[in-house]
Amino acid sequence: MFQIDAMSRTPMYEQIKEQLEKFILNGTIAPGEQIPSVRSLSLQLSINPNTILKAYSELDTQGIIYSVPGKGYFVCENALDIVSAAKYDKLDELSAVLADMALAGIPKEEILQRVNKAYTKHDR
Amino acid sequence: MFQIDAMSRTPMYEQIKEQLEKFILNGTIAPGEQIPSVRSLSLQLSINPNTILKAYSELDTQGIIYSVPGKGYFVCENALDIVSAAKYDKLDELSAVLADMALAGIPKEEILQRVNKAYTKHDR
DNA sequence: TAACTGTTATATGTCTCATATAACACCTAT
DNA sequence: ATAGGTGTTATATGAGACATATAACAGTTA
Repeated sequence: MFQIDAMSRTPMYEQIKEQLEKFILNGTIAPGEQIPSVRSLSLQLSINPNTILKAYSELDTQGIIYSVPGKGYFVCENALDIVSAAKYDKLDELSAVLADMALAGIPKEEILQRVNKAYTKHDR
Repeated sequence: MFQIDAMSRTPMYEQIKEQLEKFILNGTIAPGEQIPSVRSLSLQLSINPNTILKAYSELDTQGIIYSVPGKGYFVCENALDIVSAAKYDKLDELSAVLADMALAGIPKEEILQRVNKAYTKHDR
């Protein structure tokens, strides 16, 4: 399920967060469902438990998952809304990137093609 | 001219690289022109010379600027092409971001608006 | 010669990321 | 009640990136 690249420039705990958020968005994990325990995911990925815990703790703080001591971690009911809202917050970053690309002379058509491609993958 | 945010998560030397590339793209600095010396920029920004040198060295390796010992650093003649090409390489990243936003339910119209905005700022 | 320029080198400090390890408390099924 | 899973907290350690401090050497130019 999870796949971590230890050589990546983005920290492992960030990769875990991103992947879990993606699983929530695409329905791989539903609200209320339990996610892999700190120790089991630690073993599965050959990663230190503290690294998993760091990812889970931050997701907990964001209100995306919650912990039940002795039982495990579960996806919050409103997790989808929170993750979506976080993506909205990145729109300004997107605008900055687009401005850069426009300045670099990348054709608008090239961008529009990519937008269309991204938005046709779910219309079915 | 240059403005560095020491508190930013992106390293100072990266910020310098990005800003210089932007200055080249928008014509603030033309090919063949001399850029601030390592020491002068170091003083101006209150940053260690080695940090400036790291940024310049990497831009040198990329073929965007070149050094003349005893004289200074200058912008390469084909700098514009190289910087543009680098932006093209980031198109796949853009596609990934767009896919994320589509998955998060951000309306396509919202994206298209931003694309249009980015591409109308230079059509005059 | 003086005052710039790039170049190279070493040492130091700080922070983030990740690991190693341990201990404690809670829950649940046997 | 015990065993084995769970979360929780804590400390120590190591590696690497980033930035600083400092120095010395060489080339260019007025």
